[in-house]
Amino acid sequence: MYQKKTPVQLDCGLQFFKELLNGKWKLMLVYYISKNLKRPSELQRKIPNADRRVMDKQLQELVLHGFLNKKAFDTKVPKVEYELTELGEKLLPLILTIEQWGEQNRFVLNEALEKDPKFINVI
Amino acid sequence: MYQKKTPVQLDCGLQFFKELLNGKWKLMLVYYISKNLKRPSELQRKIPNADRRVMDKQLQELVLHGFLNKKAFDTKVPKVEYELTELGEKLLPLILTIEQWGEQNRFVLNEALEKDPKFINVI
DNA sequence: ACAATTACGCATAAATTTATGCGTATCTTA
DNA sequence: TAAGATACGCATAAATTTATGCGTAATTGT
Repeated sequence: MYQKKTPVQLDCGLQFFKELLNGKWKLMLVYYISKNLKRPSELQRKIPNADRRVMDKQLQELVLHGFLNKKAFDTKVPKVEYELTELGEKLLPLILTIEQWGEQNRFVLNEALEKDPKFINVI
Repeated sequence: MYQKKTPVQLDCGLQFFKELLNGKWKLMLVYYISKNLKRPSELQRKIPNADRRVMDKQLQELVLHGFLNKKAFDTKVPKVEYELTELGEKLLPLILTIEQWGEQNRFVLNEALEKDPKFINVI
């Protein structure tokens, strides 16, 4: 398994967020789970661009870090559901704030991206 | 210069945040600049763990993306100051929310990190 | 029977971000 | 006049995160 090599700094609250929620789909996963899309397959359909294996690893980390609970039902056809923990719930205000910020400034932010040559051909 | 290869998805507001503010020190930089630490050397002293060249690139990107303005004074000893743009100001509520979340949950978040074998030896 | 669905995971490659070695230049202070 | 501060930047290495190839298993629908 992969091991971090660079020391982590946690003097500032912002850094916890970075260390724990940096994953490409993590905030979106928590968001959709809070909207009652609990099963991996549902999340998969909702976020088709997220590769299953990547999404999976991020869900695992969210569980490990205590933002989600995973319930595995031992039914004939395997069934899994995720739900927010208390810590996960506390994340929602952040997610909503960020989401709203993004939507409210969509136009300007899009221009910002377009100014950046790094993004040509990928937007 | 580096060019992105993987297409960017922008259906959701969260993704703008990710694309534009993912840098290791970006939020912290905006935060401290809002606190009136405007000069590179001041920021450097405030965040000694951030390498100058890394911090520099992140400042450049924040300027390019329209979160900061850079004022270069043509004095004998070179002098530079950054200030928040309107777009940068709009970031502050997010940053404060995230920062507070981190501080208020510091204990639990720290435990979360310690549960993760990936972090042993680096916290 | 055969395709589709549900779920999980290892190993490795590719992409992306951070870190560092090495340099430039001007001016102030001891 | 040497050390220290101010600021900037290229090239390359290292670290970290994402993406993908290849597989396993059980059950349902056609």
